[in-house]
Amino acid sequence: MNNPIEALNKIFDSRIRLGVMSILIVNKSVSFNELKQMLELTDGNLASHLNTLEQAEYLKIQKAFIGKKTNTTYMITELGKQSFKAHLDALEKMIKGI
Amino acid sequence: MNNPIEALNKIFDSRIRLGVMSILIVNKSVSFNELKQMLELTDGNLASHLNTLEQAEYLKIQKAFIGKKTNTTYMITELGKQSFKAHLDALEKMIKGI
DNA sequence: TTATTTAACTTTGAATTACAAAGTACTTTA
DNA sequence: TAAAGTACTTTGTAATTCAAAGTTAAATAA
Repeated sequence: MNNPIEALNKIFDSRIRLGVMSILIVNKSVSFNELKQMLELTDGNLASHLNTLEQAEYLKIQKAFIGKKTNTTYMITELGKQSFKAHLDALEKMIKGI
Repeated sequence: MNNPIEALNKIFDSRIRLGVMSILIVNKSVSFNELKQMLELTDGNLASHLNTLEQAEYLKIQKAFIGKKTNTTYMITELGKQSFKAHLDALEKMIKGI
């Protein structure tokens, strides 16, 4: 009698944010440009989704230099990892009708 | 090098539509009111999501009488089943980084 | 018989979200 | 010096979501 969709995380309603998370869960650290190329997004669109994820503290940003060129990389946080896994679990349970 | 989110179905970006599909994939036929109660939605909200799913031909509607009372039930179509499974497969592949 | 209730919508309107495109600041390479 | 790359931010439009109210038709209660 309990609502199956309640345990699903609203933040992961988006294909793009799911994509970012699943890239970051297997790769320690990924750059803005790599994400942009992998997901085939415009700068603005990617930046805004990354921002949503960062607001939620699901990922953290690291600004560094490669030589003298700035390079921004994104990494998943512990909370992000947990939330993403919880979402996937909820999804699986829902689908299997548990 | 191919975009992992490409295979995800935009229609299933919504928690509610995922919920409807996962209910209908295990239950032959479910009534409007049962869905409404299970998912805790308002009439209008449920109706509009069901409409989106019906437009996509992922589910079909059956209007019948229980006694003299009308009863609308929803069933998944073959296309709906395939599309939902394809989406879940794509999700799984994406997550596992295949 | 009149009123209320239930089912299953549709319509309306507001709020949120998504997105492309353009702009920005800074750096590097030609 | 000019063009191009990185990583954004801003702007504006379009699409989406949702609650609330309205609708139609039948059922039941007063």
